Amino acid sequence: LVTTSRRPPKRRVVLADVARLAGTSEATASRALKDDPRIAEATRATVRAAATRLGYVPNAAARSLRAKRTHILGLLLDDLADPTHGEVAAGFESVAAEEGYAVFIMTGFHDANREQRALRTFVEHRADGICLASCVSDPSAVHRHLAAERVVFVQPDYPRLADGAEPPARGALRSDDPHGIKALVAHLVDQGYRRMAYVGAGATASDLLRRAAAVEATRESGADPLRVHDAGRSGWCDPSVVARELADDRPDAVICYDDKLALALIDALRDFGLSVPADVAVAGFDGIPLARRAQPRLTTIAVPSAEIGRRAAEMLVAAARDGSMPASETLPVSLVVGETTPRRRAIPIRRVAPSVAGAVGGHG
Amino acid sequence: LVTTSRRPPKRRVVLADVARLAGTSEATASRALKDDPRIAEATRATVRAAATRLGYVPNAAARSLRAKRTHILGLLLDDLADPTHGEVAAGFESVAAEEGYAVFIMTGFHDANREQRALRTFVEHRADGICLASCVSDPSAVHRHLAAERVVFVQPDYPRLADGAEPPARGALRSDDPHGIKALVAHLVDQGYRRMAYVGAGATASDLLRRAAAVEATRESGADPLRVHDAGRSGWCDPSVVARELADDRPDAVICYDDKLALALIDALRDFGLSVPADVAVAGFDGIPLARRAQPRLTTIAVPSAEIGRRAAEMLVAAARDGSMPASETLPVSLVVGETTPRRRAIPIRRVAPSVAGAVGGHG
DNA sequence: TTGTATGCGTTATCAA
DNA sequence: TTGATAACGCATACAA
Repeated sequence: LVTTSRRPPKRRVVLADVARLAGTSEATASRALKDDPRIAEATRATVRAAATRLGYVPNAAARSLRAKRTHILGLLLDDLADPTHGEVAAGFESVAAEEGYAVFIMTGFHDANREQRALRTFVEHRADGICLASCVSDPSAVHRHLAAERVVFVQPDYPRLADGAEPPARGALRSDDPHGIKALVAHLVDQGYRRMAYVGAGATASDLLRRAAAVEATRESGADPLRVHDAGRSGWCDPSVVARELADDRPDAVICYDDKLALALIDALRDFGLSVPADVAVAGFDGIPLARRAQPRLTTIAVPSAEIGRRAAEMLVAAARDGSMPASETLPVSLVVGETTPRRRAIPIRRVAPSVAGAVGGHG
Repeated sequence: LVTTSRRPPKRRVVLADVARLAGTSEATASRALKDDPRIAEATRATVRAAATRLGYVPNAAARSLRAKRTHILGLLLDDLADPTHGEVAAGFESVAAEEGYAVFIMTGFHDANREQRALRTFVEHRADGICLASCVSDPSAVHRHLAAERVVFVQPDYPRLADGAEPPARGALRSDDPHGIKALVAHLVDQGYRRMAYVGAGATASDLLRRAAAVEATRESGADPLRVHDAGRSGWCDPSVVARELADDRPDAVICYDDKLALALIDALRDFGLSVPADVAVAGFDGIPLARRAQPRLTTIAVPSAEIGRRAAEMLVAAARDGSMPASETLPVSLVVGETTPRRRAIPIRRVAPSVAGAVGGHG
């Protein structure tokens, strides 16, 4: 006698089933499950037991529809495979999860159309809050579809920003890149470097801002005028063109837009017979984990990416709670001195102990 | 005369508004917007115009509730800040977006409780499909709450797997790690190494599988018995303890559980006066971008993480469409020869040109 | 402390 | 080709 244990078409358990088993009304069951204080302890226990027994899992769609709160946050970022963005995402998700929010993550790849589609998705799902990281869409355009209390811009990268436009007074979150660049230039000058170059990555807003800061800092420091190069947009690109330019008109120190570019550049420079730091110093920006694992260790500006992600989520949760978006913030960055920017003319040492400078910058 | 442009309490535009403006019923409007073939071209145009004019964005919750399809996928992974997981996530999200699915991403950190909470969230939102990457929960446990047609296990890491349990016949996606390890050992032997060590990372299932493969491969190759060490779980940990062990009983080649560990270990070995590859060869696993940027370039086994993420999403989409989960797959990995495993006793060369070996392994 | 009734915004079923 | 109407599963205002 074999019973074919074919699963019955197992209709999903709904609240009504729980209520029936518990011998209460749906309303009571609903309240009991969310710890409404005006439900008797005994009733609550009965309902909970019934729910557990039936394996009841509430339907978020139905709840959202009725409650007009989704407990969903949307996160738009450039590229999940990028270390910096990964950290932002990790921090964001972590806080969101603690606060009981689920997170939709979508990628924009610096493409306005993709960003539009992502926003549309977030809006369709009526996300309670949305974080736009490194997005190229203008805040004013975004706010045409989204209330300001629901959006946080993280490291916004829309073109107007490069032209001096101010980021929004509330709901913007940035790292203090100019301060970081200044600290870096000061460090380089201090180490004896005079002929510096900046290598950008595609002339995005953040690139232009860092570049401008570098131009200003070198000028103020009395060093030679900054030479400016550009390696193009792509992340782990091959900056051999720039490497050649640098080999031809050799600076003694190179400031790169970010760590990825710096590491790739160090690699490319070898092909032109230039060794770092013996022949030329190099510094990056971001402070990705690889930077301090690289050989030689990369001097860089550490950006608190995970903290930025966390803070963004906190702001959205607060805004959802209070109905008003917290004021914009600028987080401090810190200079991390590695082995790629040793004291000029020093005898090449096999290994310089790395050290971390104190935090610089920040408006707090 | 100043008009206070205070925004009206702007009630959300709903389908009824569109229908009214278009002069049709809600049903017609709904159909027109989703290109139902039996709607007249003229009507469709009118409705679309009305929708655009009003800035109508459908409510996903309402749609899901009624249609019993959410177009949501859930992705559970260990850590968004980890390069490998980031790539999986990127691939997954990319396919999902193309197919019109939004993705919930949650992190588990190898913690069964966190995984449970994530699953619960996915189920509450009635995700059409769920991808569990590197999860430690047993498939049988997962399937108590989730139909098998909705779940894909990626690089599952539940304890039973280490004890020889087979992964599920459908809905499992793995890389062919044993094959990769074998290719690596063959390469090492070929380069003249005999005394090899394996450094694990916390004795997870995947760690144990790689270790077992290494033990077997060394034995079959006639090399000395494999020495086994363990550096513990954490990602970018400081493996100084293992470095000391290795310095005391020096092997000539070290196979690391993954690239992160390998890079950290190379770093730590320097503190014990061991230089890579002059004093000892080191190989990693995963093929993270940093591996080929590292100095010296790391020999590793490249795992197609992004492809795995893509495939996982494809399987879930297919399963949602067809109602049945595709068969499990094992993706091939490939040996990437870097500079950390040069031919033994060769004169130390400043730079060995890197090369990529053809793909090895794979059951397809 | 609990129950009743209604509606959230959409799609599917049935008629017309 | 279109329209009326009934769910979908839950939470809340109101009543008891």
